[in-house]
Amino acid sequence: MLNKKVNEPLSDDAIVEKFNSYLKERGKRRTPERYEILNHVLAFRKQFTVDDLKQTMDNGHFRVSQATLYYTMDLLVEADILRRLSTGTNAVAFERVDNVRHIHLLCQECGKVKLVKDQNFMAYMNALRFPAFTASYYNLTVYGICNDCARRIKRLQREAKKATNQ
Amino acid sequence: MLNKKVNEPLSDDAIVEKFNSYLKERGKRRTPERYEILNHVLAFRKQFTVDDLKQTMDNGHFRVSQATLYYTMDLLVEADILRRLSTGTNAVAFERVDNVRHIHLLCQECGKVKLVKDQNFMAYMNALRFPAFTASYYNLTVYGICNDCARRIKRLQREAKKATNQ
DNA sequence: TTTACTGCAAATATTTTGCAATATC
DNA sequence: GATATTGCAAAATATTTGCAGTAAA
Repeated sequence: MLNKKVNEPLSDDAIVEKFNSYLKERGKRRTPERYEILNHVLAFRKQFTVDDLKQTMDNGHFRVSQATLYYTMDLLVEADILRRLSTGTNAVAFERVDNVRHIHLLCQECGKVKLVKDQNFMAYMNALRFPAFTASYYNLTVYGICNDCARRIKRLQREAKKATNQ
Repeated sequence: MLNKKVNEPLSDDAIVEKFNSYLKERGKRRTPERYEILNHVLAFRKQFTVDDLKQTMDNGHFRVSQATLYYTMDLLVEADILRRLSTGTNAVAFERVDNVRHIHLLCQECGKVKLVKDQNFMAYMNALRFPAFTASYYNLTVYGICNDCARRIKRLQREAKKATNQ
């Protein structure tokens, strides 16, 4: 059964509180690094890589070691705040778990991801059950091409044809 | 608009032919390595990594260099035969483009992926349209836990509790 | 014969790990 | 004070690249 909470995205504050509880319950320490990382993570609207995160933290003048970043990502995944995924590049990407409420439109040309909502789809997924499997989240990624890239490619093709004819 | 062909998975032979045409059209060479790689690729029912592929090829006693493997994966993706994706680990995974006809059930404990069919979902997706975006494929991954793992975890918890009480 | 392709080895990129110093509880 | 956590640097893993030899067209 899909967890009800998935369908009600938490506020940033609630997520911080969730992390708080997670750390307490497991006897893990609540260090400034962890909360600073979480703050920066929550500022991302879309998926991001560890490298993206590192850069925004450096810009914010809060230096954290690579090792800590990676370790904290594990915690955030385990705490059910982030989910690991990928855009098909080398680096693993992360996104907030509650992004599942959106359909991901991934342009295969420019790599950009657009998030769109579809209430019918959400309702459909919430009702869906599977044999011998308990679902908690889902991710629907649609691969294709965005209009900007489609236009650009058409233009390039026209120009290439022109050049050949001359 | 979702490409009609997506809904009619090609036979292995047809895919080889598709690769053939792709290579010819682009003036690329039809080398034994490329066809041998494609044959091994088609033997995978589910997603696989370059490393998986390398191992099965080594087992099949057909040695291909790493560089060639990676390069050929690019070709197969470009030829619209494979799609890049990820199970959330470091290595990029690939799967046949026509696997989109299935819902992916990914167990977050053991990492295994089960493919299930859902005709309603397929019909729904085929009708779906997006603003400023032309879709060609989609991937629905459901994250959760398979019954085997769920049972194993419950058992471990019971045993842990017992041990504490004693 | 031309040049795309392959394999090798080295270079990059990404992530993980061992360990000493530090900070939380 | 005990020990989980951090940062550093090195190791491990994954992927890309330069180049010389080979083979497809």
